[in-house]
Amino acid sequence: MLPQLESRIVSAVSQHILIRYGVEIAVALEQPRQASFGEFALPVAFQLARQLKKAPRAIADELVAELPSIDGVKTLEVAGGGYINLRLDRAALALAALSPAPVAAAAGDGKVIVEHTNINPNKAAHIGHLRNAILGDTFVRMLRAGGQRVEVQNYIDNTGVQVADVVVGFHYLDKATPAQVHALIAADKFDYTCWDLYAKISQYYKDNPDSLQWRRDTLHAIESGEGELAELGRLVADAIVECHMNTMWRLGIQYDVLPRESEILHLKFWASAFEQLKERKAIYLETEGKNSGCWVMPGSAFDENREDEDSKVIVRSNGTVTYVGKDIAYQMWKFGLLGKDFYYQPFRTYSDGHPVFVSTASPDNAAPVSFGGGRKVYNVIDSRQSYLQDVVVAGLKALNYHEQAANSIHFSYEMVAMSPRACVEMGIELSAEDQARPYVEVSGRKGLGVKADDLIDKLIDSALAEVASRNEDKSGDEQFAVASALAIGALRYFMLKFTRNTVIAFDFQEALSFTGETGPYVQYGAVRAGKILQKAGDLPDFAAVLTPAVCARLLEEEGLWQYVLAVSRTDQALTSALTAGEPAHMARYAFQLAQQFANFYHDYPVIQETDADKRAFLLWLTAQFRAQLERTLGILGITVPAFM
RNA sequence: GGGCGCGUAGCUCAGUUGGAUAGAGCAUCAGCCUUCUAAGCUGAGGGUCGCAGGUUCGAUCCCUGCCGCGCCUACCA
Repeated sequence: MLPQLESRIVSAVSQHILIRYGVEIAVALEQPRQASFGEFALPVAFQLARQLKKAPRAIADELVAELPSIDGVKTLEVAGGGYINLRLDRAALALAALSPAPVAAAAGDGKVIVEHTNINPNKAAHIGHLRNAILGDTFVRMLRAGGQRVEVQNYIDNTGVQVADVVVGFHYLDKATPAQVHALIAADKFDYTCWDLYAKISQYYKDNPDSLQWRRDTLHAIESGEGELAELGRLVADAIVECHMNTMWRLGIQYDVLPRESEILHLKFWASAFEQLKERKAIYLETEGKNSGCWVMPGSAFDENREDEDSKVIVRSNGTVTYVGKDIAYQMWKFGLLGKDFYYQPFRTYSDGHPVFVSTASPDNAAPVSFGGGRKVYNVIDSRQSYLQDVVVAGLKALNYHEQAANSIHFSYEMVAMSPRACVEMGIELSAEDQARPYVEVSGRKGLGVKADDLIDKLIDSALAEVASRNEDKSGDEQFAVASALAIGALRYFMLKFTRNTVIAFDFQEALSFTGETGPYVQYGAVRAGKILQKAGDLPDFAAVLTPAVCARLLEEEGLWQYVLAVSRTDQALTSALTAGEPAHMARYAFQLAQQFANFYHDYPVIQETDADKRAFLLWLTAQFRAQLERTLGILGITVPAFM
């Protein structure tokens, strides 16, 4: 209800200023620093002061005297050097909240595609991947809460170097046959097996540079799709994708479609893109210098500060296409600009019934579904790849797809690194140089990092100990369910509380914490609100009991009014978090709302309240807190446990 | 060298298109459980918003320079 009121205020004020002063300005509406100043503040007099050459205070006085009354606003007053503070009609706002909110109209203008996770299918997921997936999944939930139609893609690079390296490890180092790898897959934690093998082969390459020929041979075999190496490649990639999907589903993260690189190759997506790029002269065949024989994109196309000679290779001199080239083709497909589509097969159905599809190269038995063709595309990729993302967008621009280029958004975030202390705790030896750093980069090649499943397990263990000691009467299954919910709440909140361009220096103590600004703190609020409602028994008919007169009387109490205001701000928080593209803002709102509830819980014994009207009002407020906490947590992908 | 980002309390971080007394969590110290769950609440101490200029009625925020740190700058993905 607050957003409607806000836009009413803004339009009324800007209209008045236009008529009165003949000036058109963007009216800003702020939240005053102190609650006692009112609910909203207009700094508009400061904005006008320069144009009108008049003291801000005088303008504010005029405005307050002359502004027409606005529905829902009770008083206007001048404060400070020229602020106009607004006080709302309290009962009106509360009553508006009492009646069911109008359903937000769905934005019917096309599909938004969010691509996230994108883990190389060659080893277990680690904390860096968790940040990507949690950020992406939360942003998807935010978009959907805002009424957008969203398609979630998880790109699988199943033919790349990283998969090849693990295949090399199995084939050349371990001399493993496909049958033996099959057995390893059937055994437990294949992704952990590959984690170690990947570190082993990376070290082996270092010690024996000649062995890099194995990688080249394997890559070639995987690309051709023939022979034992290719079979091993398929086995490894498919099995690891299963592992990743399981890990992510533990955190409530789902996908709609898994487009795979192997199909981009087999269905010749690149050939179509290549034709378009050549035709539009977006790339050219270099004839001299170090890139002679390559198809390159001139540097000036993706970075105006670059020289043209500082170009990016798209097709190598041996005729193979680089990753960026394939990415341009893939990005074109996302917008429906390629004139081609994958075929699809069901990959799995989540326990809640949601299906996810995987791309295939063959029309045989293809599922009657289609993906891609989005209006707007968000690529959740860490900031280290911004250079490559720029090249992809430049490709679209060079092809004259300016609208799509503008709608290609690199949803970037900084990496998750390890604090030196976390490294020590894991028994990882650090150089003196690394010890002095604020953080150490996670490295799959070195096997340095915290595996996602290990962290989740650790969190569940630690939550379970706490849950069990507090709830000895509950069954083991019930305790485990709650501990899982808390572990996920802690993990997701931890990954979301930092803004995107902050490097997270992972620290066990912080990540394992359940107190202070954490997911469980917010969950605790929701659980306690639920407990009050449960203990209260049958709830009164709020709409009947809470008349305008009753609301007006009770809301004279400043404290109660602030709580009503607090629970009314969810939409506002969602809108601003979406505008800023910062899931961290949504997380922060969740925490603030929970803090408000903790204060309310402390200040107002709801059940014991003897004034019947007030008791009903407090119960209603409690229900509002519970609903808004649950909804906000839902947007963060965090559930409310049955008890704590 | 160039590009991007960061520098705010002892630590980890927020800070809403420039606005009122710069906030939170952790840590420290002092209090609050016979009351809807203390995973909580209250209070205290703790700040030259990296440094120096500039723009402005007003700068943590915008501009310039400097210092420090990180990432990127592959015919790897």
